[in-house]
Formats: sequence, C-alpha cells, structure tokens
Amino acid sequence: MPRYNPAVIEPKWQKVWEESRTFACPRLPKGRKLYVLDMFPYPSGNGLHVGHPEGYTATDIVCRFNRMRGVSVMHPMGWDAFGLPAEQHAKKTGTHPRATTEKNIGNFRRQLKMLGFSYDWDRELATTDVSYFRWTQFIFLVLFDTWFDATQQRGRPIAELPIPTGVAAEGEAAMDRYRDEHRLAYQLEAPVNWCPALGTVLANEEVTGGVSERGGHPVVRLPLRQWMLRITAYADRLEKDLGQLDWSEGIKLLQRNWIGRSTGAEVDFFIGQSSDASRADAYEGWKRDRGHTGFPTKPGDDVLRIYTTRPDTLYGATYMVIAPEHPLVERLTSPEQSAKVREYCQQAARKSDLDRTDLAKEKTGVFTGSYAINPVNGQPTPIWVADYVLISYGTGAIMAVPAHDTRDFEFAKQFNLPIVAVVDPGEAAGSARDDLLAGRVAFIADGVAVNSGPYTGLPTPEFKRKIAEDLATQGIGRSAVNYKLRDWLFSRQHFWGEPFPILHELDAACNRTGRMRALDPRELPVDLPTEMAFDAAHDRPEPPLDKAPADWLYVTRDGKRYKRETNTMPQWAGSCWYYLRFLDPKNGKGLIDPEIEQAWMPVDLYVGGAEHAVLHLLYARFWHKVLYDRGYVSMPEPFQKLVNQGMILGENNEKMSKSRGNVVNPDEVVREYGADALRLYEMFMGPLEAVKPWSMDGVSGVRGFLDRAWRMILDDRAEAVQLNAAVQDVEPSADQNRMLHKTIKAVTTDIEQMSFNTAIARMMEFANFFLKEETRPRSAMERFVLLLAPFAPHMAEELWAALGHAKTLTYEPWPTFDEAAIREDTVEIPVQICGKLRGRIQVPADADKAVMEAAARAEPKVAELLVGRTVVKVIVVPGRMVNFVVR
RNA sequence: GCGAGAGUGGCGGAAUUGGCAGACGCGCUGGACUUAGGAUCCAGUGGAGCAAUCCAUGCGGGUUCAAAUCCCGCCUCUCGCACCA
Repeated sequence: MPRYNPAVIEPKWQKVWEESRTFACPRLPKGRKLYVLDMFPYPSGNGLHVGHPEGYTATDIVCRFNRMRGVSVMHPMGWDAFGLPAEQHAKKTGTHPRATTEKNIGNFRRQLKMLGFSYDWDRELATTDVSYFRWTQFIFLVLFDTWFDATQQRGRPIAELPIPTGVAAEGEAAMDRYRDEHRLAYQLEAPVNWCPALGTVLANEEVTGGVSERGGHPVVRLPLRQWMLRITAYADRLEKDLGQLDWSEGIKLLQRNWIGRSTGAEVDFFIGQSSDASRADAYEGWKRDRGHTGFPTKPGDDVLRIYTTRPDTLYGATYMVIAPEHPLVERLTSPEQSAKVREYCQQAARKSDLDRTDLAKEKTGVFTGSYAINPVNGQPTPIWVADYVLISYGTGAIMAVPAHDTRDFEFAKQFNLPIVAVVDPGEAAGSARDDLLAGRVAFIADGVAVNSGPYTGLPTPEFKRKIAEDLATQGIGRSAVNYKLRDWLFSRQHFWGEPFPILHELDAACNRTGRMRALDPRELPVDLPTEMAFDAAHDRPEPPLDKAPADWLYVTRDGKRYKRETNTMPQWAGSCWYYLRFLDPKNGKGLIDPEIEQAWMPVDLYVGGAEHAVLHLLYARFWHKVLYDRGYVSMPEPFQKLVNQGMILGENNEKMSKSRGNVVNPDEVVREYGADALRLYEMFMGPLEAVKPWSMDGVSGVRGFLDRAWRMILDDRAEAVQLNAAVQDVEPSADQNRMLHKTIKAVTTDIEQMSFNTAIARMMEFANFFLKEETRPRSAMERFVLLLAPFAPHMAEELWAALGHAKTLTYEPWPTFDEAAIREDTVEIPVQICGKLRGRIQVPADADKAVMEAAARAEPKVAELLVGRTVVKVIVVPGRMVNFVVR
C-alpha cells in the first residue's frame, strides 16, 4: 500500500459514511442513550475558524467512543443563521439575506463534512428555515400566553390569571390591559440607540462615547416600543436549579453573579405633602397609621421607598439619593434648586448606560432642596439626585450610608456630607477602625452596631434580622429580594430575524388602537416578505419591515384591519430551543413529540465557547422552564453537563484576527496535513478547557505520529494494500500485552474524563513501542486501530479495512483491558535517605514492607550511606518507595 | 475595585491527587542513509559541575519522613463583572 495519503482516504470514507448513513440516529434510543450537543455555529462568510473544530472534535470523540460501547448516540448539527451581516450585505448589494445565508451554510457544511464529524446530517436545521422558526414563533405565543404565578413560582396560562374586581369592573379593555401587563412577553417603551447616519438601531456595545463604533456617527437615545420577556420572574429558579447541574463552578458562579440575587429590605422614608409647618405632626400621624395599615405593596406619594441590603445601617443614613429618572424628582425639587436639578437630569438622560458607569470618574449629583424623614430616628435627611443610583434597580432610590458603603463614601467626600459610623469593626481591625471613626474610610463588612438606638451592641447579622421584623411590625419596611438580572429586551429593528406572530389593530384612519391580537398557532408560520427593497434609507428608528409590501403588512381578521408587528426577534431566539428540535426536526404537528422528548432529553453533554456562558445559556434555560411549566417538555433543565472549550490563540499568542494576520484556515491545514491530523492536533494541544496557542509545528508533529502508526501496520513501500511484514498472527508477548492493556486502560479512562491530550500521548507511546518490535501481533494492532478510531476516524477505517474487515468499525465493540495483564512482575522502587533519592531497587511487585526494606538496605549505594548512621525511622510504601530517616 | 482561574524546561504540556518532577509532542544537538533534506531512522536533551554531587515547579514562610500538590503571606498573568445600594 502506498504512503499515508489523507487527501485520498478522507473523502473516500466520508462518502462511505454518508452513503450508508452510518451515523443516522434512531427516533428513540435503543438501550442507554447519550445526547451530545455542540453549540451550533453562526455560518459567517469567513468560513470555519480553527476554534470550531476544537469543541466539535471533542464531542465527536465522545460520540464515536460511546457508539463503540453500544450507547445510542444523538449527535446533530445545524446553523444559527439569522444575523446582521447578511442584512448589511443585502443593503450593499441587494442580495436577499436568505441567499447569502444559504451560500454561507453551504460552505460551513462542506468544511464540517471535510473534518469527518459523525453527525446525523438528516437532522440538520437552520434557525432561518421557515419550518423551524414556525415553532420559534409558536414558543413566542406560549410566552405571550403565560403569566408568572409568584406564589406557585411557575408560569400559567393567561386565562388563569386572577383579575382583581376593581379591574374587572372597568370593563373588557381594562381586563385586556391587565392581562397584557402580566404576560411573560410584554411591550415597553425603552430607549434605543438610534444612529441616523447609519439608519439603524445599535446595540449598547456598538456605541462608545455617544458615537457609533462603525463610522463614528452621532447616536441618540430614543424611546421606542419594544418587546420584553419577563425572565426576571424566573430569576429565583434559574439560580436555584444551577445546583443540580454538572457544570463547572466557574460558569455557575458567572450565572449567579449575572442573576445577582441580593436580600435586604425596602424601607419607606416619609416625605409628606410639602407644607413644612405641619411636617413633624404629619410624620407622627403617618407612622401611627402605618402601624395599623401595615406596609403597602405600592408606595404612596407621601413616601420615598428605598431598597437596602444593610437595614442595620439605617442610623448611619446621612442623605438619600434618587436616580435622575425617578418619578418623584420633580415633586421633591424645591423652587431654588429647580434649574440645577432640571439641567442635571437632562444631562444624565443624554448619557448612555456605558457613559454613566464609566469607572474612575468622579461622582456627580445635585441637592433637590427637600428632606425625607428617617423612620427609625425621625431625622430629616437631605435628598439628592445622582446618576450613581440606577432607576432600573431596586426602587431607584437609596439611603446613603457613607460610613459603610464605598460609593456613598465617595459621594459624601465629594459634596462634604456628614459621615456617621454605626458599625464597629472591633478591636482587631486596628488602624482601620480608627480610620473609620475618623471618617477616612468606609467599612463595609459586618461588625457590631454603635450609635444605633436600641439596637446598639447587636452584631450585624442579628441586627438585620431584628430590624426587618421591627420594620414590618411598624409597617414601614419589609424584607425584599432584588436581582441584577433585567427583563430581556426581545425585539430588534432588523429585517433578518423571526417575525413576531402578533397583529396590531388599526382604526379607520389606519392608526394603531393599542389593542393587539396574537395569531392562532394554526396561522403560523409568518414568513418574511420575499419582495423587499433593502436599500431604503431610514429616517426614523422604525424596523425595516415597516417598508414591507402592503399585502404582507396589512391583514384582516374578523372584519378588523390589522398591521403586523414589524420588529423581529433577536438572534438569541433561534438558539433557545434548537436542541429540542434536533430530536424531532421534521415534526409538522408540534415543536417536538413528547415521547421523543422524554426519551432523549436532557442534553447529556453540551460543549461550546465560554462567550455563551451567560446569555445564551440563561435564555435557553429560561425558555425551557417556561416550556416545562406549560407542559411541552418533561424536565426543568435542558443541559445536564456543560464544558467550555478554551480559545485557540494565534502562533504569536494573540487572539486570532484578520487584522493581526494570525488566522489559521482549517481548509489549508486539511490540505497540507489532513483532517485526522487537524483533529488530533487540536486535541493534543492541551486540556480542552485551556486557552492555548496554535503551532503548525505541532500539527506536523501529530501528522508524524499518524505516519508512524500507518507504517506500524502497513507496508508503505508496497504497491497494493499489504500489511507490514511485522504484523503477524501470533500471540503477544507479556511485554507487548502489558503495553496493549495499559494503553487500552489509559485511553479509555482519559476519554471518559475528556482528557484527550493524554489519551493521544498514550497512543503515541504504544506506537513508539511497537515500531521497535520485530513482530507485531495482529490482534494488538487491531485493538490499537479501534482506540485510534474516535480521534482519527478516517485512518482508522482505512487500517481496519486493510486488516481484513469489510464493515465500518463505527459499531465495533470498544476494546477491554485486563488488569492482570498490566501488572508487572518486578517493579523499580526509589530508595530515599531523608527524602533524597539515593538509589533504586528491583523488587517483586507484591513485595511486603520487610522485603522492600531489606532490599533497600542491601542496595550498595544506600548501604554505604547508612554506615555509621542511626536509622530513626523507615517509611515503606509498598509498590512505591522506601525512605530512611537517619540521624 | 470585586469575582474566578492560572503560574512547571527554549515552547505546548504530563505527574496515579502528598511518594522517582518534566510523560507525550515541538524545538535543539550529534550521528546514519542520501546528489539533496523541511523525508526517514538512531542517540542525546531542565540548569551548574570533569565528577561525586548540588540546584530546580512565580516569590517568601510553614506542616510532613516526603510538597508542583496541603496551610499562611505576597507577586504576576488571563478571563468575567463593573456604581446593582
């Protein structure tokens, strides 16, 4: 047989696999099942990146390994194909995004097939397929039809939403409005970054310093009607259920931080109704009333409600801060301060979120001129407006305790506000304590209360518990939980995304009445219009679909005229549930057959980049929980085990990018070294999860191994297929057998632990050993080929065939090992004196302590060094080492 | 600033979890075969030393018969979050 030539054998085996549908997966698993999922790629115009095959090879190895162990393996692939680039391309060239997308998918598919991954290609799907997004739209309808029952902590049909009698009394329209306010999918006026010059709405990351990243055009923030998804309702469950998942603690923590659960209290500070004269009386009256009425769900306009995680520092509150967008700003501003406050708020409105959270910047704010009364001590406390308080978190207002909060401390220093310490760090804190008491630093940890009225002397945790109770009894506060997580802004002003299955009612003058109507699931899919002009310049931040042909845009139902929703869904939508559709990709009756879902879910192994550690995984988990609550899926979590592959850097240790000129093209690597070499190298580079630099020399190194493995079994100088003369039908020697079984064991356990780099090292050792052997037992060679198969499947198939097998090795049983064959008769043991290596001895593997010690004492070098010394202690670890402790 | 992870030869990385540091690969050195070598094969390769030996897992302490591994204190790098009260 000629030399190893991947350019010939790789396409050959890919064709065999494709034609015999080798990796086709049954509708339902037979026996043990394993669902192995890759994060499906966005098919960009640049083609595959070497980062893609990293995770894909890892999962492919796991799949091929498990097939050989008789497991029913589900391993699908598809395309996350919506996205802005195709739309931008359309604007430039007029090419429909679908055409661009299909072309790019074609290229990605070719590249993935070239690498020999064992996907069941019959299950291929793209998020842009009408038959797919029909069900994405269906799930949106489920979200739209669901409200979150906080008491039961689960999503329920909107029809089951209890309507308060007061609302019901107002009539049908009020009830509709009430329902709309409670749906998991709801509408909101939210500011967007509108760039007039580019004629598009930009994401926050695309705007820096008030201008667009691309082109540097001015960006304005405009309120626009948006769709939101109430993910915050599921915050608690999204956090709690992380516990049952087999994910790295790092990723779980990332999600926990993102959800950002905090516990504390809401407290009402009395602000009264204006006239200063009767204020003290009014306050007393208010407090008395609250004692009877309790803490109201919604704050009245006589109070400023704040949220704090440190109710134990109430006595240290020296001022209050409200966000510039707070509804009470105007009311709380005194005439003298009015001009200043108005200007400050306008300035804040112009700043983007990013500008406002700019680090290292000085704190800004203005005094409103009014005071709120601290309910624990009756102290009038000045109210400031400052943009370091966010309207979107908590109640948009805080009590500031500069002695025990760094941000408040900075602000107080800036504006010379009083600082009152109410938590004593204790004697142990030393100088830090003095600094705190002198107002030089803020102390944010727990301690013991001081200057806190009846609470003085209580340790922080106890104080928190106690005051929460007391506030509740007095009706001036209550325990509260807050999350950093925000509701999900779910609409985009783009063409190339899933249309919403929503109609807006129009009046006779073609204006929206504000009422909307969800399409019936039977009316799905809503396809995108095929005839669209993409060059239309935009002068308003309206979605491109506003310019869709009228026959698409306007519809009539039950005699009423409607306009379709023209926002589209974000790219995240399609990737939120693709793992379900893979299981039943052609189902025209439902998003998935429950029998199939129950049989295959959850995903047993999910591999992808860490860049999706938060958003994608959180969004998908959220959708899954809603589907679970509404009975479409049978378990609450979709991804049981998650592994994040590390990024592959360029040869220069920098991130790969066109501008750095260090991009490695998989096509070229395959052309020069073969797909098996690429696969093997990506696995050999280091641990899957580690960040590691590319090395072409490394690729050529593993290619060298493949060449040697080839020559170990085949005669590469013969014209026809011919085994190497050393390969013979003989029994392996004890040494050969030991190497064989050691290798089987190591490769098996390494694959199970996804430690692919060491598995490859063990196979290299095997080849290095057997290349030196004059005779290579055929049985050993065959089992080696099976071990190699998950890593380098093309070569393995070729060698397997050359060894006389007619069928693919895909379903050959995985080799087993025998511990007895691995065991050595004698082992070499290090002998130490005082922990230093002084000699080595050969002893029987099962030698007991006495035998080992005797052998060690007999070792000439050791014996010499022990002369004239007192052996204080001898440590003997059977099968490991001997150590003499001498004086 | 907060959080997480990581520091081992010239390089990528191993090390049964406290038991011979440096598996495997790259690179390098020497040799063989060659018109040729960026092919293949053989030998060597952490540092210092002629050697015995000594020194070596970011730095400094500690525990232990024994530490890359455990504990304490630092330093550096990477990633994530970034005024969330």
